[in-house]
Order: sequence, then C-alpha cells, then structure tokens
Amino acid sequence: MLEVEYYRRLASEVVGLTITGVSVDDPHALAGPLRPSDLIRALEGRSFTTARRTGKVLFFDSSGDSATNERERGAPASRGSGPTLAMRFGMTGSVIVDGHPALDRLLYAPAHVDPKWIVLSIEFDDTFTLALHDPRRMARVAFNLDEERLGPDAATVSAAALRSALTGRLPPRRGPATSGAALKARMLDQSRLAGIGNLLADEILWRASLAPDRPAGSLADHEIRRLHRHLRATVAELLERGGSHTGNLMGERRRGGRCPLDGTELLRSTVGGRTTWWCPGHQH
DNA sequence: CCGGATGTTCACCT
DNA sequence: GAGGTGAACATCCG
Repeated sequence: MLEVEYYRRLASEVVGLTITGVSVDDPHALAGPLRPSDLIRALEGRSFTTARRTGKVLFFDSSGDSATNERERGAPASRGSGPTLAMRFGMTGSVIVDGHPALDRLLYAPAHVDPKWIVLSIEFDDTFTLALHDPRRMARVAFNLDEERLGPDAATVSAAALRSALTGRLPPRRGPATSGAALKARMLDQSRLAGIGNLLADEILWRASLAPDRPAGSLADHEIRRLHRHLRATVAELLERGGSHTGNLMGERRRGGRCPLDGTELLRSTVGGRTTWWCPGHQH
C-alpha cells in the first residue's frame, strides 16, 4: 500500500492531460474479459480527473467523451464522466512516468526498469507516458471495479472502524459477528481493511506486541486501541522511510533472526496463508 | 538446484 | 457459513 501511494503521487502528474494513445503490450494485464481494444476505445480522447488510492488499488476516474464515442455518436464533448480505471500491482508491478520509477528500488523487483516488462502504457498530450511495469505479470487493470469490496483504508482508519474490521460481519452478510480467524488474517483481508500487506502486518503486530495468531475477537479494548495507534504510526513512518520493506523487523526475517526489542529468537510460522515472523518474547 | 518472495483469486477441503 | 490450504501466475535471488 505504501508503494501504491508513491505510484499515486507520481501518477497525479498526468491528471488533466488528454489521453492520446494507449498501448497494451501484454493483454495478460487486463482483468477478466477486458480486451486491448476495449481499453483503447474507452480511454483515448478522455483525460483522468483523479488519481486516488484505496488500499493497494490505484483508481483513475475519467471524464469527457472519448474521441471514438464522439465520432460514433456525434455527442457533444465532456458532459458525462467516463469509466474508472483500477490498477492492482500484484507483487512486482510499478508505475513509471516518463521513464522515472516512483521508487529507486523495490524488494523482489529487478533493480532496473526493462522495457520488456512494460505491460501497459498510456500516452498523454502526445508527450508524456505513464507505464505499468511488471516483471512477474501479476498486476491487473480493470474498469469500474467494485469498490464496495474494499474495507476502509488502513492509513486513515479510525479505532472504531478498525474494531469492526477485525470482528464485525462483512456486508451484505447477516448473522452474528464472527471473530474466530487469526488477527493477522483479518488484517490482511482487503475486504475488511484495505492496504495491509504481509510485511506491514508483521511489523505492526510486532510493534503492538500482539501475537499474529490471536483470534481476532479475543482482543481487549485496550489492545485494539494499541493496535490502532501502532498501525497508524507504522504506516506513516514507513511511508516516510520509503516503503513496506523498511520496517525494523525486516532485517531479521530469516532463520536465526532476533527481536530488535528484546533479543528473543524470532519464530517463523504461517498465519493467514502467509509467512509470518514474530517474537514470542513480547508478542502475546 | 531449490525454495521462497510486497498479492489475489479460485477450487476444494473440513 | 466460516475458515484453511494449495495452486496458479512468472521471475528473481540467496
């Protein structure tokens, strides 16, 4: 999510410019039934009105009729709004504007930008280019993604909203709240809380002194408030530092790694389907 | 050479 | 219904 926030800031440079070309270099990047021609027809001639982010998803709202639609329907320009483009980045997707990556280096991504890993590029005013770069091809773009399926953004979530994200029922489901799942699994569930990835989850839980496999519903009020405090602070601090790989625990995520706080040897386990490193000495 | 890695989705279990 | 597991995606790195 921190990385996506950097992409959003970079992408905001092209907001308001006219889309003069769309090139789909790898159709694999298009979600579901979307075809390259759909994307090109929907976007060319329009402009993005916003570059906004919820969790790990970058959204571009568009405005004005596309050139094709105007030609086809003879409609007057810009009175309706266009589709919203959504980008998800998988593990190695990133945004490049005019050849400049948002970050110098990303964990597990190749150190250098390689043109062969550009899966999509959008040209603005015949001059500027926003590209989606993705060596592992897990990034996807889609139109009009269901935003209801994303929980509140972790960077701004309130303590009360965090509590219901962890223990509440998920709309539109009915019935009693369930809270048997592991705390970390709930934190990673994007439909409950948007934006927390595996590294960030471990760092936050370590700072909040909470064991990742605690049932989410077992947290006392003061523990939820503590989690909330550390969650907000960690997101802000790692954003400042340069990404989710800049946490204090990062260097110890290996066999024999020790807790930077108390020196206890870290445990490696699987929680919520993801590799989890945590300190049995102070996380309870 | 092997295993595992910032993520999401889906099929298939219990 | 809830929750867990494993696969798939494709490439790089230790």
